[in-house]
Amino acid sequence: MSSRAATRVFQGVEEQIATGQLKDGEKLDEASLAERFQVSRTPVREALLQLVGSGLATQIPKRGCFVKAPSFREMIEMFEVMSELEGMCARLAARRISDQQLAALKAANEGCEEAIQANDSDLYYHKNVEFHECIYTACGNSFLASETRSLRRRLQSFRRLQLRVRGRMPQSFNEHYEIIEALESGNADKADLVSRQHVMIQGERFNDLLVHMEQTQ
Amino acid sequence: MSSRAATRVFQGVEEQIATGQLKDGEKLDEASLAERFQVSRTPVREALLQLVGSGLATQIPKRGCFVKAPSFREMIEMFEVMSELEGMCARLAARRISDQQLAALKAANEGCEEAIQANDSDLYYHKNVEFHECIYTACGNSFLASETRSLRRRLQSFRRLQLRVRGRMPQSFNEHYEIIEALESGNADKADLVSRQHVMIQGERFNDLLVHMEQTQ
DNA sequence: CATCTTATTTTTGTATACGATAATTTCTAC
DNA sequence: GTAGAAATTATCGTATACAAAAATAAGATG
Repeated sequence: MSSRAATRVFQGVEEQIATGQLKDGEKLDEASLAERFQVSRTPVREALLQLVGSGLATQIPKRGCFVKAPSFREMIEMFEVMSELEGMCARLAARRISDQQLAALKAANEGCEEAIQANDSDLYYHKNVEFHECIYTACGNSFLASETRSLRRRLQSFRRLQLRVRGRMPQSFNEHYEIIEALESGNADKADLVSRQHVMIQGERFNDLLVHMEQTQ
Repeated sequence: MSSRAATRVFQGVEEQIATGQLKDGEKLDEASLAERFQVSRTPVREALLQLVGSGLATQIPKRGCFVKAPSFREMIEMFEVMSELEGMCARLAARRISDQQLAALKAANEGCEEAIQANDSDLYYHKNVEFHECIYTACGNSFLASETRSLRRRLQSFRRLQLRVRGRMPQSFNEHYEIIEALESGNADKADLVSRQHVMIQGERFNDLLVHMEQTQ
């Protein structure tokens, strides 16, 4: 956690976009943000630039920055890409994973199991990240790993909600088990397929959640 | 082309990294860059932030920015991801492409043919971009399209070199033809496979080029 | 002569100031 | 009363100023 003012502003605005406090299309006024975060315009502008870079805001020259929360369609698109990337990670990992890395993967999955037994969705969330992080490392392509990680991060605030959906944790855990099996046996095709489905199910769950939210509003 | 000073600096530095004038690890001194581009430090800092965002530079807090030219290994990794993304675009496009989009694709490919006959590698480069742009549009996933486009852009300066490699243009053209066939017949698997290979061949060509450069130095 | 401490300098990160352009308001003409 | 033009205001983009931290140089001590 950098103590830089610009980073604080960036993360603050990012958070507020994720939680919906800042809505799509809303203007990100430099002066207001500077006031809110008690800094000058300079770090605010740097934060805005980074937000534009990560796709959370749009910039219109001489007009300012505006929140660009992903639409429903864009979210689905991102899940579609995410499933491809996760599949690729798993496929490569099936060929390249070491015994040590496999052990770490199993350990992370045991952590997931403990979280389920404790019914601790927050712990599960973190252990789940650890699980996938093992696969990213094992895929042997650090560029792919970092791209996948960054997309995961971008979807994570929504993902966090999904895990609270009834029955998701045990199902997710079962999927993990299948992935481990595939990686252990070096079955790249199966690892790919299962991982893709693992993500797409989350995408569909996300869809469920959205539909539910629309219905209850 | 934006007339913004920050953009000018960004593109200038990007160019110099691509051409090798700025080497890996070299410090991007704010004052020097400001002097060189005849602007103040403010737009220089904005440009540096964007460079960090696009992975061309690293920032160490309170220490400054440093050029981070992709290593040989990273380039290979990027090609590996690129081939996956291109394959995905083609696979989706095979299911979703419209008659109109298919016509545009064929037109772009005819442009490629003309470029080959004129032996104009620069024209081929542009028509080739147009060809792939058609597929990105047709894949129906604009997030995927933009990610693929951005990775293509990142590899493009090297790609430009590759096309000058002897015999590459006609071969690339033949691969295009196969892609068109697959898309026209709605054969998603073939479209995926051929597109992947299309990129990986370029990656291998890139490898050849690097090896050649190392030998002649 | 080497090493640790301290002083100086450089450079980063942030604040403020200013000019230019777009948005808004006011005013005039019909 | 409305439409268009001019003036005003607000905001962006850039320049400069300043404070804090790190790098470097100088000096003292063993």
